[in-house]
Amino acid sequence: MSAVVTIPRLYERLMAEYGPQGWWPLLGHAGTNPTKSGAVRGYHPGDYSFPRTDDERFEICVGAVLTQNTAWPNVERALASLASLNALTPDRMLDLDEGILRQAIRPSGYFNVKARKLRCLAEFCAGLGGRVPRRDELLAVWGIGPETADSILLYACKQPECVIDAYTRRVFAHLGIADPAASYDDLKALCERQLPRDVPVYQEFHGLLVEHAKRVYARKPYRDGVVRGNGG
DNA sequence: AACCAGGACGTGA
DNA sequence: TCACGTCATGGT
Repeated sequence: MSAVVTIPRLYERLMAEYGPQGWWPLLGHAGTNPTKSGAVRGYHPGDYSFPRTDDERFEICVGAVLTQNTAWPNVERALASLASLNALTPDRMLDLDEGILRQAIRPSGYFNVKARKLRCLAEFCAGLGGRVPRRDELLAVWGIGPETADSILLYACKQPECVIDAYTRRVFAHLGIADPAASYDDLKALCERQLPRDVPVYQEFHGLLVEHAKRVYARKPYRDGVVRGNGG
């Protein structure tokens, strides 16, 4: 079914409005983007050369797990804590005492399950030997679902996989682009069919949707059924 | 002071 | 398949 706003037009509009978002944020790039909503830093707008090292790739994978149903500032604390323990490599993370790991990631919430997830992730990454994982391999890892897998593929591995999240659903629903009840895979296929198959485009699209949703749909006026602002 | 955040898993129908 | 409970800290 045709929507009033197509996905490519939405992309162009958001890009014109907000500019490059520079996802995925990395520790070590604090202060690069003071214009973003919220106090979070670590983004690198316009620079698509990241990640540059195995450590940065693994940091993104860890962040993708830690941010599950969790606000990013909390994830940053956990990542910084892991970094101070020098635990942001698969081997070093596996060497960590389980209790230490749990305490380190505590600020990100769900620390018991996430500690287990991180161990599974680290074990998987250690066994990859630098190879780019397939999506089905990632999905087979305990703790990695569709969104986390696609985040890892798109941002850590630079594979052309669209990421769908709660914000994506909200924006699509309110613009009449898609039924919010549609399955993850259907929405993903829709995006990948309509956008040019380009990694930076997929990366920006996701970042832009989150930024837009945070500004426009995040609270009450939206929840009460009134779309605030001109966003539409 | 509720409400919710860049989900995934286990379970029961 | 699909709805629902669970996991938990910190910001607003």
